[in-house]
Amino acid sequence: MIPDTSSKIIFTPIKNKRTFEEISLEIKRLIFKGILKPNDKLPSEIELARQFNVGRQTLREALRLLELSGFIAIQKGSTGGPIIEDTIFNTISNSFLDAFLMKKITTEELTIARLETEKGMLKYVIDNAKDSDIRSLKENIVQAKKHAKANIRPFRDNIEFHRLLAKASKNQMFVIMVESIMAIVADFFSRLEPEFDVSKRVIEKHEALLNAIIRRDRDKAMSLLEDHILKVGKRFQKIIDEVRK
Amino acid sequence: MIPDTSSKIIFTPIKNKRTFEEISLEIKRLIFKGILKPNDKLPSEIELARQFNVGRQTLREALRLLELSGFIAIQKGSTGGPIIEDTIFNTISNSFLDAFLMKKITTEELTIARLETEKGMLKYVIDNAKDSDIRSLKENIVQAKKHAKANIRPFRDNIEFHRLLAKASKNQMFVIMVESIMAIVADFFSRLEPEFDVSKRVIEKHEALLNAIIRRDRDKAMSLLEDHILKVGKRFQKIIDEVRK
DNA sequence: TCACATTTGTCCGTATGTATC
DNA sequence: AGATACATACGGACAAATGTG
Repeated sequence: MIPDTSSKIIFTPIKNKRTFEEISLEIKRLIFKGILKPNDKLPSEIELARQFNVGRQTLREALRLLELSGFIAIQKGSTGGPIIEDTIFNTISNSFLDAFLMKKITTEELTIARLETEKGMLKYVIDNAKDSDIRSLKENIVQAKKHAKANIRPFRDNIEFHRLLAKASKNQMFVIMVESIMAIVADFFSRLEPEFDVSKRVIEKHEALLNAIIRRDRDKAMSLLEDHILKVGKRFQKIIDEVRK
Repeated sequence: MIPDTSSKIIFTPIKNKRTFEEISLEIKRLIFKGILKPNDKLPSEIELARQFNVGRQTLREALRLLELSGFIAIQKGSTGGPIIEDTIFNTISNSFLDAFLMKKITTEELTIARLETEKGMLKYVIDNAKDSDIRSLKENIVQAKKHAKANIRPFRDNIEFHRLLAKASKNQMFVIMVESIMAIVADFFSRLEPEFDVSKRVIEKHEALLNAIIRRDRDKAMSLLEDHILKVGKRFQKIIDEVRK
């Protein structure tokens, strides 16, 4: 009898995904369940292909997905092979940078989002920062000053300052949001010619902000942060405009 | 003469990356430069492999990277092949979901980040929303009510409401941030048994919020939004606790 | 409806590069 | 330095999907 395709019984497809996608998902599930943990070593490509009963190429494509998604790293050499690793946050910030490079995000949009994100985060920093966080932030400023004195542009230290702030909020969502925003900012400043650099002046702003945080002066910290981010944003915009001229 | 490795001339490595990574980057650059645009059709795998002078396996691994990063889509069949496509935002929200499933982000952290992000976004919504945005939001509420009456859980409409809000802020960073957060929320509610569902009550909250936005009543809108997100967050937490018991 | 061409998906065999012991 | 075990890469082959005449 011919199947009645008009009936309400709908057959679900036996196989939705490509083989390499299924393998990738299978390994991801083992990680989600906690059966596979960071630093666990996976069998070699050949052995994995044998166990999943697939060809080498198929298995390699599955590894590519897992690698790019931040679930595994691959080491070459005799004791090498795939290792469970957690670099998802890295993956996310790379994608944000891609989006910026594709001009899907403008500098104005970035500055506004940065402003609101860091402002929203700041009260949690003031409430939740441990002594160790404060120490890290102080140490960051010392380092930045040292670099500035040695005529090394301290923009990497200055970017790290905001990462440390996010960490002190004790909220991983803020960590990844700030990480993503700063990945774009870092990419921008790393391409910058030294004469455009203003990162020395930034250190003082960071120091003032940190002192307000230590005093738990929420209003002062908020206005310092807002002023600082908007200034950097304007500088950002100005440089882009000049380059485009 | 033996090369003086102690000299200051440092040879940069000829090849940093694996071949498939270089190919992926090369195609990405063409996209960044605007030479390749969405809907442009790329040559077939075999032709691309020929042009890059690599094997097909290597080229396929490059395509996997581009596909997962949201730069291309691949269609099978006679007129198929790789097509330039822009689904980067999709890629990012998938990674956030991965991070949540790996328990790198807790429900409390998600709720707090959601609260601060949407609050920070709200003033831009009030300032920048066009009539068309308001119409979309109104239409969303009509749809949600229709679904609720037909006994179809309107949680997808309710999630869409927040996406529409982000769109009305006219800031792509907010769009992707809210998209990422709501991807996690959507995943959560889609697994939920119907008896736990509260999405009918949510519609009223959305309606009140929308009215405050239309009236440009910033304070009222802000407090309605805060109240709504915190309630959903508590519900979220409660269900997770019950499941874990 | 059917046969055909094109393209992706998959497998296999082989060779080379590379890190470790 | 040599052996070993692994990833990287190439080329050929066939299966499966898909649009076209």
